[in-house]
Amino acid sequence: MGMRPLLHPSINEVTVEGILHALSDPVRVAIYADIVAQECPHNCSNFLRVSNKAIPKSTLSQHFRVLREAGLIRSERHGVEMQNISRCIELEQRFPGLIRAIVSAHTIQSAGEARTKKPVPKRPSRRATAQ
Amino acid sequence: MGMRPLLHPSINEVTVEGILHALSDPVRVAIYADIVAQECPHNCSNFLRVSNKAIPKSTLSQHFRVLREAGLIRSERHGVEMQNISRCIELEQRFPGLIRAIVSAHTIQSAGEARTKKPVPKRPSRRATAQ
DNA sequence: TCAATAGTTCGGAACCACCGAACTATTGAA
DNA sequence: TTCAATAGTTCGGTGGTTCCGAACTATTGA
Repeated sequence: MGMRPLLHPSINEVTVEGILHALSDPVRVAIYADIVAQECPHNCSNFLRVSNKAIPKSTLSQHFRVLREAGLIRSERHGVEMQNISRCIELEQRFPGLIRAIVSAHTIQSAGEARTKKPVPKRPSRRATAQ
Repeated sequence: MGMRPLLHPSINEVTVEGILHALSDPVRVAIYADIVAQECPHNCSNFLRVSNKAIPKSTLSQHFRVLREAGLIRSERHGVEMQNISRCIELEQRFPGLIRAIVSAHTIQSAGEARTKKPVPKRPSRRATAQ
């Protein structure tokens, strides 16, 4: 079974729930913040280099798919690798202020965590982390 | 095993991920929008009356717990029933513009859906909805 | 043609969410 | 004080979702 073509929802099909779900994951919001921040394309390996967490590429691939199908990014092949760019202009038109507010909140939170130095569990712990 | 005391995170413990996760569910965002809109307390039975969807009370109870533990609402007993109020002032201080943007986006989306008349599946369908 | 690189798909295990049943807590009346 | 009624919580099972390693597809450059 070959690779299915990349799925991009039209801007009207994009939902708030989809966006919030996509960005409620620490890894995905980090990826997305990165894509938005550096106004240049971004791909899986690039993210692996930036964050030195060891996230399997299959997992990363799915994270990118979730972001794409939520309408947050647009992915296209360029040669052997993928270019992912944010759809923030369209999104700003559909849901004014939403993306900005989320990214800004994420920045505020990261700053706070950096200050307190403790790499706090960012969520009620979605997977029971041990013993 | 008795009932555990209600858990309210301090405002500094509130995370963006937690908020987005909590509000990425159609039912929860509807409850929350309701609580924010009518600047008065709100409870489970009240919501059941407002939305005429038949959501089991055990499920509703858990939805309220998620909202509470994400720091979005504050719940306290008043007699036999619960009063739920939004913590939007604190939240506005911690993450300026976030709540407003999400609620506003939700409003925009609802308006759009009402216009097109089709009760569109709001999400890529988290639980396979049928057949 | 083939090795290297980048990403996708698949399968299974771990995790999480939903809902009915049984429970706790509070009130008001008998 | 006992009891029925009301409001909500907890538990357990089932079924959907996510994660990750292994195997695969796709593209490029030698």
